[in-house]
Amino acid sequence: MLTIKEIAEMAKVSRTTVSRVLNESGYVSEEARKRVLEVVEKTGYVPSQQAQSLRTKKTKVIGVVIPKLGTETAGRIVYGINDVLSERGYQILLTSTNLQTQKEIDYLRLLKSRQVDGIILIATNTNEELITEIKQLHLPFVAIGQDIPGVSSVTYDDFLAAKSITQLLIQRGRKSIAFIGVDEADQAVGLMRKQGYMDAIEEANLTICSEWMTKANFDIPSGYKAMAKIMNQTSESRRPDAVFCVTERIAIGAMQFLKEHGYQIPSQFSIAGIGASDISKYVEPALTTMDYENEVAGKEAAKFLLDQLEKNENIQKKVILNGRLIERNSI
Amino acid sequence: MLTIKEIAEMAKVSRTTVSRVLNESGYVSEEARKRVLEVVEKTGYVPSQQAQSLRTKKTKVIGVVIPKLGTETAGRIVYGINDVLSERGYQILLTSTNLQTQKEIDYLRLLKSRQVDGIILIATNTNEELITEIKQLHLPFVAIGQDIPGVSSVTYDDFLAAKSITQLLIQRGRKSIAFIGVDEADQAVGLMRKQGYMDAIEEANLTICSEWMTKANFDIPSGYKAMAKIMNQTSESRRPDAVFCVTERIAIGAMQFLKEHGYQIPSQFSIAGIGASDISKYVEPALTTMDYENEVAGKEAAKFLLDQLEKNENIQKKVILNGRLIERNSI
DNA sequence: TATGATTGTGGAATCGATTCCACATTAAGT
DNA sequence: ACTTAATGTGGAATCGATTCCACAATCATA
Repeated sequence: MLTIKEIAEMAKVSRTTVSRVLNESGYVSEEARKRVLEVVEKTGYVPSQQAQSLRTKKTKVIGVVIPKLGTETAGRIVYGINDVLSERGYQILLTSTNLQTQKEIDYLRLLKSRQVDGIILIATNTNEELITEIKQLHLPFVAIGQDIPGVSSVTYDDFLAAKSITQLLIQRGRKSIAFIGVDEADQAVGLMRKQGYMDAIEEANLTICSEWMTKANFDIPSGYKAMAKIMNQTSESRRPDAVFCVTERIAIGAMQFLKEHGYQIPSQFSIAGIGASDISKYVEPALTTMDYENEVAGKEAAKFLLDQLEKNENIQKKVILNGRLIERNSI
Repeated sequence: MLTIKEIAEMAKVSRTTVSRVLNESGYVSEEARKRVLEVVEKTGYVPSQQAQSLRTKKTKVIGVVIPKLGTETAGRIVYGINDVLSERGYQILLTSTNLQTQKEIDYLRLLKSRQVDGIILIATNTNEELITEIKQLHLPFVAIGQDIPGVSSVTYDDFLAAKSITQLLIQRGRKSIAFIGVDEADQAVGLMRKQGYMDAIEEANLTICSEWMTKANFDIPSGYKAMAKIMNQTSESRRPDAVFCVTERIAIGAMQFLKEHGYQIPSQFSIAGIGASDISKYVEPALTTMDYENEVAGKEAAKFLLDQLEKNENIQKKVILNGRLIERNSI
């Protein structure tokens, strides 16, 4: 590997001058600049990031913590982040907690010790410990998906999304709308979406049967099970005629159950979810859902982070993204 | 940020001794060791990775180049890689070429300049330039998905997968089997899968109509278009009664077209693909396909890389993973 | 008791960049 | 012509670790 010293010797200047040319700082004569650039060109010299970082305290690396690799949502967010970051010469150091909440904190520390310039966390909760940890990192920080007090964040309007989609169901004449949610430690998905649902129901003066409300995790089979529970627990006369699921995958699981048990969708039963990866478009019937533009969220988060980084202000920004309603055949 | 110097002062030893304790190298008295550990514990000191790397030339970071972020396949591979790597204290530096072949080389260089300890490339081609570039990186390297001469790789048996699934179609009584492939610059997906298909057809003494063979890219709409082309170009009497698509998403696009145009699947027309993310299970009818265990591929690749790294041998290993046939309702 | 091996510690060089400061040269202003 | 200012250049310190080498102390062996 070539070093700046060797380049300096070859161009017959000092290391200082080479550095000046490369960083466009200080005065350098046209003469010297040309010689240096020539040598750099010819040798393909690239400065060692190690050494640079050690000196400048900047690594041009952003740590990203995601809950689970291998899902389309995560992929899209990271895609958006990468899109903005790579253009400005930043790299992504990726970690995945695999849905283990407690690992979030570990990884934040790890990333700090790796001297990342900033961190983007795709958050799944708003625990006190987590917030404390974030505070004492003293690093530019952006959260996606959850509104964390005191830090910049990009969130979705989960309340509104849930409310709108529930209202759509009501508008289509459904009166008994079941609900499949997730754990409420997840503020955004668990709590806000539930509240949106409730709000729509109440405004329309509909009633909710407690048996109609269940919980699932984030995967398809758990949606299936939750739907089964709802239908099996209620006597025939009191069964719902629609279900709102807080995520797309839960909805697909629920749909699977309904189809297998002879319910006609949408003539007899309506189903709607939130989230729009490809899968929701190609199930039969295609799922009515709310599209969160994950790429956009990723991009916004990256921009916020760069703002903090480069303007060096301790600015806190919050963006709330709205979903796009996608009406398809499941209602 | 604390430095080793400060720790040394606090523990009343030299920096050398602190380093020895932390790296378990050289002689250190029980006395001194204890003092150092105490201070480290109390202060929460973590050595600067920057400085360490500069000195030791090891970063504990592995560069990963993937063709496209945001797909389930990519996600799963990265998941597998991360699983193995994180356990051994390695981190992933992620880059995505967004399907621009020429960017692959750029990123390989970039990663090298970042001093990564090794690189895993999810390859989409076997260009001469790419191979040359890989050679002159002089870095531990593993390719996934394409067999690249001279480097370790984890590949799938694309020929066999394509052949088996085509044979299955034949076995079910289909005689006119169309084919939707991709560009043959992609050895694995473009070429090998095509050959597998051809081989099965020939062995069964079936004929192929040239209008039945088309190309798509990797997305769903292109599958739709390719299928449309096949059906529109052939007169009614010579239309195929089945199609083999080289990827799952192409198959889903093709299926979409067929459904929209009134073909009954599977009674009238069969369809099969390769690749098994969730989506293929929930389309209607569920897609018969070949499952490539992407997580396993990622894990194997990571293991190979660590072998090269830690045993420091210039070993070249090749693994060919077999697919798992998943029979569902589309044939 | 002298000699050599083992154990323990620190000084100082090193990795490859950036940057402060001192100094030299040239141009401009009066 | 003579101070100022602007322009160019390099020496050397610095970032925070690791590691070679020299040296000291202790212990075992002949």
